[in-house]
Amino acid sequence: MQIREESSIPDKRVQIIEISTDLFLQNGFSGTSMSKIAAACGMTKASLYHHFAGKEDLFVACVTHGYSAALVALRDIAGQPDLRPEDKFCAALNALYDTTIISPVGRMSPLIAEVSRTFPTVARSFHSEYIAPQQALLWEIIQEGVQSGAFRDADERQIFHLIFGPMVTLSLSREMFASFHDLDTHFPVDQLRDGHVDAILGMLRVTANG
Amino acid sequence: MQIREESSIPDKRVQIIEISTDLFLQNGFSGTSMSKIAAACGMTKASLYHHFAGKEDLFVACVTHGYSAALVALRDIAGQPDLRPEDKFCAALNALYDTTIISPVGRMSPLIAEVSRTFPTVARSFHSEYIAPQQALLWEIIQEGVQSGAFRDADERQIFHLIFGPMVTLSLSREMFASFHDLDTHFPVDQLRDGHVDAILGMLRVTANG
DNA sequence: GTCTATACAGTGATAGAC
DNA sequence: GTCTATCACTGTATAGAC
Repeated sequence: MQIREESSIPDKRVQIIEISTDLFLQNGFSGTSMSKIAAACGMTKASLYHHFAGKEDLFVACVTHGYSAALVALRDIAGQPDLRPEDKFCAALNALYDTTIISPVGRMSPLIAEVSRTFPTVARSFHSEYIAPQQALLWEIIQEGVQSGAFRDADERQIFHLIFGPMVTLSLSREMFASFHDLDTHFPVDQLRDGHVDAILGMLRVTANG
Repeated sequence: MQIREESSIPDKRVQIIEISTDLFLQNGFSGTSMSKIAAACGMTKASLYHHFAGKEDLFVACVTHGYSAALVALRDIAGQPDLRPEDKFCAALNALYDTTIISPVGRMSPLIAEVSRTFPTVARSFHSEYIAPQQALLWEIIQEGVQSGAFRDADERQIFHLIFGPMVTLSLSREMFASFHDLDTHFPVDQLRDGHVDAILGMLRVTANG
């Protein structure tokens, strides 16, 4: 007996989505043809078009498919009742680094920038269904810290600028310079992340003279 | 009598480069065909191919064309002898924001990410001829501050992560969500930049208890 | 659902006359 | 340097048999 996800997506659709997500990430949107996707899925183009109305439709499916998975981790952390606000915030930042740099959705930012001119719908959906909920959850966690007296009050957009900026750029850089043999020397994720989290905490913590 | 730039690039080449840069920024690399470029330049494809060996060649020319212009401002600031280190640093960050968000080179990051898999040469050139010199100049300015006692010593990669991260992401976001009618409300450049510069200064300044 | 076969527009690029 | 004409190819997408 197969266990189904709550969303009733046929298995074959999911399979196609995961394979084509890999191809999109490797070769970009325009660099990935429906022929290549069909071949990688072990079927013909005509069969592929039976499952998805077109290339845009397939791409949107790839992007949206990752939303829930990427938000789950953050939701779990936000829901922990026994974590101190500062620890919860750190856990949230680490989770965000993971999704931004490792998970397909996070790594898809350059792709979405690529297609956003042709398909503005993709960008709108990406923002309203992924970016906005992510920021809402993080803001909730920050506000808990403010109310408990651990964090100072900060401007929302400003703090997001400083939090998401480095991690998104790190993801972009690693995609952009993926051909570098010394990628991890130029862009050491763990080290940069830890320093970044420390810096943000230093800014948010209530100091004696604050 | 025509005044020539020091680089002896024919005027027509420059004209083509500037027109096609606009098109690349508007429609991406794959979304911009040689036919469209030729038409926008008021010539045929064959004539266009007389000036550039191919599409990749033209794209590389577009990217490299912006290098010098974008680095000039930073070089000027670094060369000012009568500026206090902290003021020089602020001026440099403001100049970097301008080039990253306004100038074509800065806005081309998503494009370079798009083509980097197909043409790794582009990414390498972008890094060695633009990113690296930019960071070298900025690091020089920071070191002046350290030697004068105004700044504390900081890890190079770490501080670049925090400096370039937000401004590159802001540029990427503005390209990605260019279709938003309230773009400047979501991503107010001046405000985010000022807050960011303040935050970086707060981290670099030597404090009493440091 | 999957296949073969195909339509048809568009791509990057070239040959050769002027 | 610019043109017309054309190349070989790939792109997305569809029709219709099985």
